[in-house]
Amino acid sequence: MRRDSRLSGVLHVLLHMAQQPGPFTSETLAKAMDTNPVVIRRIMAGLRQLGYVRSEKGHGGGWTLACDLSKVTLRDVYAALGSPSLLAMGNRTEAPGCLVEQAVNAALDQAFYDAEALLLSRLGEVTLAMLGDDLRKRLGSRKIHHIGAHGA
Amino acid sequence: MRRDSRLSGVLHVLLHMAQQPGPFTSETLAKAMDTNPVVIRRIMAGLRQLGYVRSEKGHGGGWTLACDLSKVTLRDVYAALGSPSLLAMGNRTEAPGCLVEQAVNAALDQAFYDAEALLLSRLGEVTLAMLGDDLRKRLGSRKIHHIGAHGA
DNA sequence: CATCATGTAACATACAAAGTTACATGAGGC
DNA sequence: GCCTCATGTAACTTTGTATGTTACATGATG
Repeated sequence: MRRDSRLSGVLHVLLHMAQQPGPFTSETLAKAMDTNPVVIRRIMAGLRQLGYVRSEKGHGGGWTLACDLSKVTLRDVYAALGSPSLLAMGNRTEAPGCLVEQAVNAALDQAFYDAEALLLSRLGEVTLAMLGDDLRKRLGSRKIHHIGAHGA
Repeated sequence: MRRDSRLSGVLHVLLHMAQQPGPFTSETLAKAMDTNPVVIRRIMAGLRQLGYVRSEKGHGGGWTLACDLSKVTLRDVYAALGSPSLLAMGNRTEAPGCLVEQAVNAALDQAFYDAEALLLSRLGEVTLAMLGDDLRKRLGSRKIHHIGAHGA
């Protein structure tokens, strides 16, 4: 099944924004993500509503981080996307009359629920600040590659 | 994202088959699952290859269970479907050059991997026989509703 | 008031599961 | 032998959702 990459995408954007100051236009971010500005605005909309980022119109406008990165977890970001379903598999029927199906659902639901809970828990343990720290380690002595730095 | 219900579906079929003897035609099973015979054949193909079921052509033909239900786990059935991806989310890029993306992927991969492992482990703990026992409990004093029992 | 940037609707594309049609293959029953 | 039944499979259609694109309204800046 095709996999939803919005969480991956929006984290990428946020982490890039954390590396340098100043507002970023949707177009700049879109170039860095190799996608379309409208897609950026779409996935950022939920973050704005929760106050994690701000957006300004007009000259000098764009997106700005507006939160304490050490207080926002990957789970928060996931929630900002509208908490899309985490699992690629589900029950054929949610409230079946058939007892056979009920037995099947009960078994699968248990496993599914546990896996979802674990995943959410793991996402809740990682803050954006921790991601930033990890990135800095990876950068090592290397110079940070600021987005939009090479003209274009 | 739309959820893959093949595992749920094939378990439903297997559990129905465990409730009564004799071969079942794809059409009979399809009626019980409210779907198409070809869909049944499709999801049963993997199970046949692994020897969990057999199929016979011609008069009196159809599908038959061919395994020890206490030895086959939900994980085995999942594998028989070709081990489709379990998670609805994934990384935007698998082997990115961008260090930012690498940092994001590393964090997400960890969480994703743990959740998948837990789910597989849970599925591996449940056998088809256990599902059957649970079903019998649910049936209680009620009479089993054999598929195809009401004419039609 | 011209330009820039977001906000959003509307439409197009890509892709996988699910459903359908068509026909080949092979196993009885007569 | 031949008809019928049932699987096996390819090809096509439908559907749902993420993604991509176009178009235009809104508002801020110089």
